[in-house]
Amino acid sequence: METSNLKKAGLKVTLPRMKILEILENSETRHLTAEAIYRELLDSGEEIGLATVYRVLTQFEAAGLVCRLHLEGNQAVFELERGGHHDHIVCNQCGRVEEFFDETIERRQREVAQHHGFAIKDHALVLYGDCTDSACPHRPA
Amino acid sequence: METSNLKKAGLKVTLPRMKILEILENSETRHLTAEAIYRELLDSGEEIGLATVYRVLTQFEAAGLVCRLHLEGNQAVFELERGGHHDHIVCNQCGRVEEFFDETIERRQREVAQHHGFAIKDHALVLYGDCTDSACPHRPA
DNA sequence: ATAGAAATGAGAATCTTGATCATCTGAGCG
DNA sequence: CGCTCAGATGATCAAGATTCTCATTTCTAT
Repeated sequence: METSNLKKAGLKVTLPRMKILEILENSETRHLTAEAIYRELLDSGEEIGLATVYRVLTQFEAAGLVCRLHLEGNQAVFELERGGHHDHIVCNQCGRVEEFFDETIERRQREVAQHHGFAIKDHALVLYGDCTDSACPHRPA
Repeated sequence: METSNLKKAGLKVTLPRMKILEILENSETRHLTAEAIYRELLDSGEEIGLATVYRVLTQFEAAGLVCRLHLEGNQAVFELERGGHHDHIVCNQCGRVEEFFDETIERRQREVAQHHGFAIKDHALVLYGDCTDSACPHRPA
């Protein structure tokens, strides 16, 4: 049960929070904007406010349940934290997001930071390109 | 003269554009928000609108004269494009920005992208940490 | 100098996200 | 099982960043 995650985070188990967690777990894209979650909830017949979605997502982020990513600048996307850190590749054409993890890059980042006198705490790495995958519809969402 | 850059970019040579270029060239931090440029212009006695600053910076970006960076999320910063590509380290404490370039990271990025079926066009890499430099005032701007 | 196209400035508009506050809901207790 | 109250919600408002609109002004070419 995910409710244990909520309790562990000191968050009361409420309907909106469970529904939002559910959507994050069942989403195919795994990277959703607050608005997308909001619309999905409305479509499911839930009566929820957009402010609640933002509030809950911010709390989830603080609790380490989700990550907030700025993949294209204006609208943040949220993804369920499933343990492993990873970075992202975004297709300029269709907006598809792939995840990757590269130990060499991670290591070099730490080395570079150290070399510049920084104790690295976090990083944001996003690659942008055209996915040559035949599944790419080659038109933006 | 920088005016040649403007002409080459197909942009009319106007006072606001030259002043903005000047500020970007003479700034010590090399990473300025639109508002910072705007305020500096006002302080110099120029009569300029904030909208013009944003407009001009966007045009400069399209012309390849400046880069727009999202170092901390809410406000974009602009830096003069001086040829070499580089990435950034930001101090969580004092906000200081350092630039770096690491060929290993660049290469691995291309390899990772190719491996995932992407033709990489661009990337954004920002490291966040605490700068142990004694020059760091250890308090946010 | 002049005309026409492009650029500017002021403010309105938009978009995303956070704040406010009255109302409602969930967890513990009798 | 119903009660109570802290905490959560929803509607609206608000803030911050950036873009749009449009009347006026400024370059560039003639």
